[in-house]
Amino acid sequence: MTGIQVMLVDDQELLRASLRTVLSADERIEVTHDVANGSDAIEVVRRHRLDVVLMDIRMPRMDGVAATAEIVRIAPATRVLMLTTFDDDELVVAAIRAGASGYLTKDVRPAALAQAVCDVASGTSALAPGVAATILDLVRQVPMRRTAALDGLTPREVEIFGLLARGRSNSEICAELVLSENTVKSHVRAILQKLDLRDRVHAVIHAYENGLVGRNDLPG
Amino acid sequence: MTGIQVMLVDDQELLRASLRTVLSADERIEVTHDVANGSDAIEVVRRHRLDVVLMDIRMPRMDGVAATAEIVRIAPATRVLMLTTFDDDELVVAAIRAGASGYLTKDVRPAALAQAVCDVASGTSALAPGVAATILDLVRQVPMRRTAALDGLTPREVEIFGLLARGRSNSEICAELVLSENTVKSHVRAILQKLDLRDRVHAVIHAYENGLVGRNDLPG
DNA sequence: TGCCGTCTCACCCCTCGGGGTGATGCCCGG
DNA sequence: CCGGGCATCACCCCGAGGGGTGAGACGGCA
Repeated sequence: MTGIQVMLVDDQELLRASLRTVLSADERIEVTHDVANGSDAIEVVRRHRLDVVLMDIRMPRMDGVAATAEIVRIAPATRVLMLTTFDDDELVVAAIRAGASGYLTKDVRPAALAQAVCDVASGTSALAPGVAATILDLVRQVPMRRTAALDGLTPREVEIFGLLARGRSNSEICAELVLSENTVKSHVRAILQKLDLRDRVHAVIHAYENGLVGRNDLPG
Repeated sequence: MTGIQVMLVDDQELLRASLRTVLSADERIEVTHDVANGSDAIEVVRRHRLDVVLMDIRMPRMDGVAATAEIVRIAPATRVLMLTTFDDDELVVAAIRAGASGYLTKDVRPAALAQAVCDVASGTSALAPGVAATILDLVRQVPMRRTAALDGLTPREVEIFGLLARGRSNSEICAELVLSENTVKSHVRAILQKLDLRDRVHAVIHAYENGLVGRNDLPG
């Protein structure tokens, strides 16, 4: 059997050399290429089957995020593992959105780096502890679906609030629920009073801020 | 110096014993308590200062998620590290939302476990490779902060759109920007036309659906 | 039985907001 | 120099929506 095929992408030649030494010491890993920038990396990916690309973020001639996006597009089976000096929130998220399978900082210990390469090669992911904290914060901000925020509303009002939050006009609501427009207005008024909202615009904001409607709950 | 004060929470006594052995082998760590369920864990947290709680998820008498939430509430300085058999998406997210600083599966190697305990004690986070993949998928689904959804708007219009999206009325906008209300209405009209939005309600929806405003970008 | 909450609807009032048109001054680029 | 985009403002129109009041029907509960 052959080892995990790895390419190194970093503009510092010295670092590439040391990475090659470190990784080659692990018998599961085989460093087959190393290049100095993103566009060269893409060329290699186009021509060879690789298991893992170890990628720096800051580089001349196409940065790591853009290169990552392109690599996962043309070779979805190839995993990209970011390896960078800084633990910058924006960059972490950008890299992950671009398709990176992991994000390590350069203070990682050699053994952990080799293990991370094996992890991502096997389809899982690798995050440096500091980066993990960043990501977890992000996750914590996200869903929290349902529950309160609709406290005190009658079932009918909750139903109408749902339509309100999706941008329906009173006339649309009365058509959808087969009601008089006066009735809809009564309900809407009760909703705004109970939730202490100024108008339907604030009702929409209330809905999104409390996760009562999610993204892609589109109006249509 | 004393080591990192750790409590083990797991209903399997055998596992607690082996964890105690494994962790005690690391000189940085000191296992000071072990209990069999969440409510006992909370009692301990109330009475003692702990650095890290190593918590199973599935337990009788208060599950790990609920216990975690309570622990971080009453002792914010204490870190909770989940340690469980399964890598279930729902549970991972629930645990993290509850305030867990990390999430490991029980196939973790002893040295990595000890390292993870030290990591969370120092304020960073620890994720098992498999769990990290789950989390990253989640992150990929989320924001996508881009500006394309404001294409064609002039700088002034973008500025006004920001206020529009936060629920400001025309009169509030004209006060904040020191403008005539007629001017504001002109801009708003241009915005709605360019983005093909029916009214300001749909403008708010557009903003949230495209991540142009995030949660906690509250109106106030 | 009578009370209360909910859902339904009606009528009035009047502001806010969307739409149209047009005008002024500015700066930039051809 | 002259157009065109941008920002600013004015005036008019009127429909949608928020606010107030009241009221009839139905069901549950004391």
